Amino acid sequence: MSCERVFQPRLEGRPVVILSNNDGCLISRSAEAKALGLQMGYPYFQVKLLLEQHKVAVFSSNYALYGDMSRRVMWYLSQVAPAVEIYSVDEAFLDLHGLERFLVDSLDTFARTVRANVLARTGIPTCVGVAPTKTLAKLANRLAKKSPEMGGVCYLDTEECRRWALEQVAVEDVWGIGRQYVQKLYAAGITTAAGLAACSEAFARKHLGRVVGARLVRELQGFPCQGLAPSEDGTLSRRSLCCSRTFGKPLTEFPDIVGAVSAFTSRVAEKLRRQGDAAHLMTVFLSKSRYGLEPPPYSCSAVLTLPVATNNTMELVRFARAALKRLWQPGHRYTKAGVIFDGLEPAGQTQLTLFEAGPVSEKRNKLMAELDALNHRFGKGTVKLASLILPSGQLQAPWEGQAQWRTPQYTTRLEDLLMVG
DNA sequence: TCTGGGGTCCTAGGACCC
DNA sequence: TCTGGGGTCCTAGGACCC
Repeated sequence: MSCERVFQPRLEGRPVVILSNNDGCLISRSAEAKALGLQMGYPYFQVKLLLEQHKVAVFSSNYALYGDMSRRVMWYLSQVAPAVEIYSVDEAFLDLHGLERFLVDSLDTFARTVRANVLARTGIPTCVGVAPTKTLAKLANRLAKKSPEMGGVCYLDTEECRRWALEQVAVEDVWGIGRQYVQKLYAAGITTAAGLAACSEAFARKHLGRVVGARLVRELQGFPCQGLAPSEDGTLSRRSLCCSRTFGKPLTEFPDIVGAVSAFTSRVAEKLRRQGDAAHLMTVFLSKSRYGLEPPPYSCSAVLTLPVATNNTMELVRFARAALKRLWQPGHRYTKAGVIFDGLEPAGQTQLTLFEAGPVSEKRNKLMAELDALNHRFGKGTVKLASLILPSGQLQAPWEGQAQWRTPQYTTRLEDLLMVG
């Protein structure tokens, strides 16, 4: 939502919502939209009338824009802190250990400067929580977000401060406490973060997921249990990669679904090569609507252990197609499909057998490198598998969905550059 | 009836996160 | 009619190894 406001300042002060893929659900909301009672994850069609009544600005999601804006923010953060862990598209942990010695002012002032600079350089408003542990930093960040008088920064520097903060936050808003745990905590009479911080290790182990729960409680008490995992050169490297989509409309025909799964596989293969990995485990899944009259199971999946870890699009698409053959059944209305790669390892690590090594695989790697280079230079999809090319006259693949209100790729597409004046 | 001790790898499932 | 798309970590159990 903030990204859209940067390029459309007239949205300032107005209720704005961003929709998920296929214009399905609300996934980002301005403060004004939240005030109208619009909740995260609501299906769009259920709140359509409310949105119209209150003249809420509605946008399809524009991941190219959000990803690029995120990259800019993260790059700046990596310049000001000794180590940065990119936690998600819109969150990062900064390691401030030892930084105070080099500062003229306090960490509080430092945080305010960083925040002001992020805003000045990218237009993105942020909040900062500073504390001895990740869990407390998240909690502090939440307080900063909820209390405008704090000016976007909350620094838990003293024991009194920490205790006060724990009293302010409901237990369901603590990082790591989800739906299931909240019920158990309420049943035990624990309703605030302070209550949680005071519970015994035995209780935490028993009811909050063993070691995870024990760590959570310790972190609330101010003892770090989670180190920072620095994101090297400002990028996120993942242990598993996935691409899945809900189709624009239910699909029944095998060729349509193979087309979708091939496209998804191509995308994940690109991600795989970008982070320099190869996968040796692939899961393909196929889902049906869980909202209609049909009974479960709603989803089926096939797991393939690949003979050799690979990141080659053509090989992976072949495997995906084989997996899909085992899953697809005629007469079913499929609404979603996806591909997941696990068991990632640095590309080229696996010892190839005498027969697999050599000129053939060398050539294939080169081909993928060329493909990535061309797509990087001339734009996504410039070079792709022939099977992904649409028949002439067809603008959209059958699986592609709605994106009725997509804004331009202001920062990543030359044709979409904002014109001023 | 008794029948070790130490590992690894894989899978499924459950909880959580943004 | 229309209901998102990514991830993480942990645990338990089974197969298999020496």
